[in-house]
Amino acid sequence: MPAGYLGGGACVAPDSLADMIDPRILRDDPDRVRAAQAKRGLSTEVVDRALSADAARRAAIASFEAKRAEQKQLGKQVARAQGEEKQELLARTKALAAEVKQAEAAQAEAEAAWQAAIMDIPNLAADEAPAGGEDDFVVLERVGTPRDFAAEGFEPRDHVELGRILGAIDLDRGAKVSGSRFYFLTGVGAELELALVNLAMEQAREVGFTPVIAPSMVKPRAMEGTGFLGQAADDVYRIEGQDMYLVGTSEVPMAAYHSDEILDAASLPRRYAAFSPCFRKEAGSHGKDTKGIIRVHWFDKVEMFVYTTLEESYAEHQRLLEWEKQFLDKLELAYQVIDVAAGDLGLSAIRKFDCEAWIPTQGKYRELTSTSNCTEFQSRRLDIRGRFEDGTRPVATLNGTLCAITRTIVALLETHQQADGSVRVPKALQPWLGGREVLEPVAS
RNA sequence: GGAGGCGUCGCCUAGUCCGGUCUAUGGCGCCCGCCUGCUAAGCGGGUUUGGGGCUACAACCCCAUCGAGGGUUCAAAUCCCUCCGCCUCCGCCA
Repeated sequence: MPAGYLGGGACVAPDSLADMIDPRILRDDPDRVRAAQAKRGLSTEVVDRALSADAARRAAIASFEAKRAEQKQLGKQVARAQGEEKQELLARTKALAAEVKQAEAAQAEAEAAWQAAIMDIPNLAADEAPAGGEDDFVVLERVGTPRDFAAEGFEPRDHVELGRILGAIDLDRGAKVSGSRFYFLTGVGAELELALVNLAMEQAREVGFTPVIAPSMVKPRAMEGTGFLGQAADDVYRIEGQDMYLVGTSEVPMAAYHSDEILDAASLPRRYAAFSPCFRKEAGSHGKDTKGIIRVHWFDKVEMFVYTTLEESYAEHQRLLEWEKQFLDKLELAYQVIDVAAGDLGLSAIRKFDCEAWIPTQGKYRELTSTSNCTEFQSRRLDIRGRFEDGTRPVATLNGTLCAITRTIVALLETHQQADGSVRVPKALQPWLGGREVLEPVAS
């Protein structure tokens, strides 16, 4: 068992995942997988099915290979033979060819069955992940103190109102032009996005990330490989008649970035900070967060994406969390860090931490960033390996939000607003806003 | 969008017309060893990836892999079809 997170706790995981676990774990230690399945209340039947499929697969492979070797030998004799002898050999090898074809088909079928069986098995959630579903997260820490507007003697405005006063967010025209859950960022709103992107990129670059502008349209392979065409497919925009998708996060293009590649061990960890627009249908969230820009169909985001070793992934996960916190600290926001429960881990993560910022007018913490350790799940699917001294094997992938623009703007405006509707600019952001210390209301 | 060209085991490359001796050529790089005051050169060997067998997860043996997938054939890097990617020229545009 590889080294993992420190701490303890039972775990429960989602019941259907698109990626796949290490086949060797299944073969060498099926009881571990059975235990994991049972722990999360899932049937261990899939484990047995995968095991027998593996046996069938190997038998089929052996059978095919034997036939193929025989055919090869005969083929060589045919090439050398002449006249009558050749005719005789041809007759024999002709019959054999049919058998080879049959064995090959059987092998392909067994292989496919095995693939299907093993993909029914979810990634093994970290033991440390809290048990339960969406509401069973554990608060790891709280940073900063939510502002007490009552004590300050004024009623906080929500970000919609502030955005209007500052001329920063135009929701009416967003709806007119593109529909609900769309917006225009205008004036200081637009500047704020650019400032946040710059601040995020600067921070990332300082600690060695490679800045990336990633494509937000991808082919099915990238979508499948990251598990977004599985149960999350409802939330994904597909381009009509093009067999392409709009990504919901640059995790998708960044995971696919090194697909089918073998990375030199010395080049790990590879850290990328990718900027891209993100598109989400938000199907199934009707009526939720209908006001403002908390939940929108499109937003821009700077995402951290890391390729590293499985052994390093646990520490790297903590580092990603630290960088996320560091960014929120720069913005002087009050937030809490939660350890997401196993049942809410989503696709390929074995553990996930969210940073939730305090939203004054909602009186609660809302998710601003999220970081996941996907171990080797995605890289096995996308065929991303590392070349190590003892051979090649899949690398681990991790992702973490550095700055999701819209929600960050919401937290920023609401947290730093002043009684007159102006908004104080955190010191770290000032250089990127022409040195402005306060965003002033504009006359409309 | 139109017309051509190309895709070979890290990089470059031979082979493709006329299917079998291709168990894929050669060079570069890299690794190991030899030689050697040191270095360089030289010499010998190794160097795709995935899977299976056997096992000490060594050595070894086998199968697949010449952009991907089909087809023809006893036999495909080689012939046919489809797709993907790249390059050049033209058109159009940011």
